[in-house]
Amino acid sequence: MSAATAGRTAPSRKQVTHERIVGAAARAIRRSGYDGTGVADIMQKVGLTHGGFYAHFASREAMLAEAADRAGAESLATLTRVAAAAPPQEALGAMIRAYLSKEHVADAETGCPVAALGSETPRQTSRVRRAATRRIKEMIDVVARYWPDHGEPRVYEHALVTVATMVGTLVLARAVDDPKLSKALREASLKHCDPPGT
Amino acid sequence: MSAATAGRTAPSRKQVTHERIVGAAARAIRRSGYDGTGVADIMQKVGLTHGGFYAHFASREAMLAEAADRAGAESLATLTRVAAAAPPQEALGAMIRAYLSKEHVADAETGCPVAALGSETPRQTSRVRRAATRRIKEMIDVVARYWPDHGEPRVYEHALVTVATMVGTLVLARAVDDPKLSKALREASLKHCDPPGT
DNA sequence: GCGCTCATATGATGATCATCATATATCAAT
DNA sequence: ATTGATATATGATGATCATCATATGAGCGC
Repeated sequence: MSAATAGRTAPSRKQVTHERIVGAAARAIRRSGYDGTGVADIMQKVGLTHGGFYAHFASREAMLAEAADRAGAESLATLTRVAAAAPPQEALGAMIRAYLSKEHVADAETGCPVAALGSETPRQTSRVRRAATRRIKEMIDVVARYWPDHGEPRVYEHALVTVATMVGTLVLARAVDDPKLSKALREASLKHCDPPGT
Repeated sequence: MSAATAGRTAPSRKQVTHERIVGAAARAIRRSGYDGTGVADIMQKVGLTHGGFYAHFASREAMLAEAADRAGAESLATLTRVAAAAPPQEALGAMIRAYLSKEHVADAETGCPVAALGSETPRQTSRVRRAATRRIKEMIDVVARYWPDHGEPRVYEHALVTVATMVGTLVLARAVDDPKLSKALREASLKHCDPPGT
């Protein structure tokens, strides 16, 4: 009876479908928000019908929690990939430039879930908030790890502020109706967080 | 027939009710989000039933736009009141301390709508986004007006970054599950935006 | 090739929601 | 007090949604 529970041998068909649903949901929540994401939408995007959903998740809420965690993992992976691809001195700057890029503003669906869902997060279930908290800590750690002058004692504090500025700038740059203001926000924060003379 | 249209003499009963609905909605959206705010909820909070709603608004969306603007106006008024109450040298610091206070983190319902609704705003109607953009510009202007050392040429850029950091910090401090991290975020940003030696 | 098992589909249920048509109640002016 | 106008209540409609019970179908071991 515990074959499925212990199953770590090969991914069964069901597990593959489960992962595809989570992947679609991870995009859907960043595009439409938690409240705007329905069970039927996601199943349709995966190419299935809504009925089979509850063979994969105990509830819609359980799926949202998995989707939030997946979105965070994807975004973290993108950040670390960008940092690893740059020369060590440039790693932090490269991360910030990618985060504050025009492309990231335009594409919330595959971008940072903290910026895409941040203001909705306080209203979510404890499972969603737990996942969000863990990913946010990881994001702070990534920034701290690549901080230049690692001798400085307040690296962690700098990382906290830098992450807050990055998230706030992206939220504002997306919320605003005025492309000029959106660009000014990105560029001002970029110059502030990653001064050219580094 | 244009008596109601031109009516700037005395607020009719209908206008009073309209204002009360908008006020309740301005709180509701910050507490429950745009998607989480229903017509019946708001009418009930005002002490009315849902049916009469469409005598006051053309649609739910029209009400959300008015509510977003009202929320922004209230928040701006709070900020300027705090700044005006402090000695001129301390005005900016007082604003930032109030914005990043524990109380503001705990009470989204009457606080800054940019932090409470920022990540939902890109999905809203153009009327909501227009109102949000205007209020964000006003917020930036308030910070710039109270910036110390007004001779500096990049006051506006500093204000952009400061507002982004304030919003991002509040969003993160609310999203996070961990009170210690929430406090660390507030205090790090506070120290960064308003260094004690001013 | 056959039957069994499990993943997915069909369809139903009850709840919630925005919107509107119509009925009732309240207030101002007389 | 009575009438007329207008604000609010009642109730209905159609749509959408999460959830679940049951039916179908595909793939696997024999």
